[in-house]
Amino acid sequence: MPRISREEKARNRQNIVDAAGRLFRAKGIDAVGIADLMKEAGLTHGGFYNHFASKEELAVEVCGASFERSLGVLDAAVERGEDSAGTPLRRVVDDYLSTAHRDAPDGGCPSASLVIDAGRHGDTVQGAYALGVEGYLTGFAAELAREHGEHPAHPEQDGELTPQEARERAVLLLSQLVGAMTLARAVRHTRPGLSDEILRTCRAHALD
Amino acid sequence: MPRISREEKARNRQNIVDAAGRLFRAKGIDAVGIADLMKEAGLTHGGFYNHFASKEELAVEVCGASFERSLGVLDAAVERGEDSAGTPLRRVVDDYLSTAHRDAPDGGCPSASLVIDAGRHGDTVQGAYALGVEGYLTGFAAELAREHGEHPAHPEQDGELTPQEARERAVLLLSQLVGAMTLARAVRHTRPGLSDEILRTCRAHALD
DNA sequence: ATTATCTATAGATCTATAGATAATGC
DNA sequence: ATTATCTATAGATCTATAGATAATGC
Repeated sequence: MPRISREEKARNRQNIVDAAGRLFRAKGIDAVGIADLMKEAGLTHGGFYNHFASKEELAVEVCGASFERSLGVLDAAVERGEDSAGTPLRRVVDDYLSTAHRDAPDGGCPSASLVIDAGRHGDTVQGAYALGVEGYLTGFAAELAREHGEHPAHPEQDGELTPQEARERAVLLLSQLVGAMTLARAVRHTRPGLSDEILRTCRAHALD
Repeated sequence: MPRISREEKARNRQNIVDAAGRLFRAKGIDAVGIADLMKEAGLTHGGFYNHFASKEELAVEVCGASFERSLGVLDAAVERGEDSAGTPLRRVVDDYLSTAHRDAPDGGCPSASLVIDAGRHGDTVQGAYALGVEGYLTGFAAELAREHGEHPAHPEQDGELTPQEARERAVLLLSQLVGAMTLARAVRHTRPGLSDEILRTCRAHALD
């Protein structure tokens, strides 16, 4: 009930964003009420408006923050380079299309969990989503060019990829990942075998 | 206000299903109220429960009916065979990934517009969705086997496709289509150029 | 004094139901 | 008499706001 220190306010705000990040990705933006997420953040719902002017404003921040986190994971994989589990892209694809990622959308990539929510929301949310998509495409294209250029792993194929080709393959890859994950999630409860098959098949061929 | 003939009741019921089909695909199942869709069907909202026990029950029927219609379009394309616009799969992919389909989700394929809604609803809705997905996979696999078997268009490649390979390629193709369409719709208002690029790129390479 | 929190609530939804009305179908 | 429609509303949401409380920051 009292006034609190300025750093505690900042912590409360971050808790709201984190809680919303989990809940929005798990249930969809519209399915989460202000009271729900404030409870998850350990606050009462009236206090929400001390931090955000509206739910839409929060959604924009959550979308941006979730993508930043996901893109950070991609960058980290790229920086680590190739290891025993394969090239950075190989590992990113395997993680993205894992059953663990399917079953924990609340901690996963927003590209798959918010793809429909973004399209159905205002332009501010949609803009944040599009920025994240562009980030993925840029990251994928750069790494595709690197893996198929500098150190051609399969010299028998044409080892070089033009920038345009890399961009095209990035678009194809992201579409594949998002489609496979959303489909796998959509059928997982009634057809777990089909859900697994979708993930397995796309893991095997997404980088062909 | 009056009681009506039995065939008029059947017509009213069909109107409700049709209206819900459009509205659910356009805005999502949860974003459409009973009053909204009954108004769209030309009835008052209280009358809804003479036709359906719950909104969930309607959603199951709508999901099934939408997929039936979409699968009918696929079957018709297959039956027509190759024409000046290409093979049946070529035409289906071009239609699916068209800007027209992107901009009219209310009349389009439920695989893309309901993919998130299905995962977030009860098992009955999810079951109807999974059935439609299975229908697409079966249809795609059969046509892939046909186009790459009986009449090999490109004999320089291996003209045969095992049933397992055809199934895998069907899974890859559907994931690609769903991912590209949901992404294209998610960014279309803020990044129309990116949205077009996604569709164009996937149209060009989905059948590679 | 300012302000971040809380409680309480306004106003607008939403699904579903109850009861009245009036035309069909026995 | 049955029943598909309508009006009206119950009860449960939802977003957002108003006002009280109490600790920080000037």
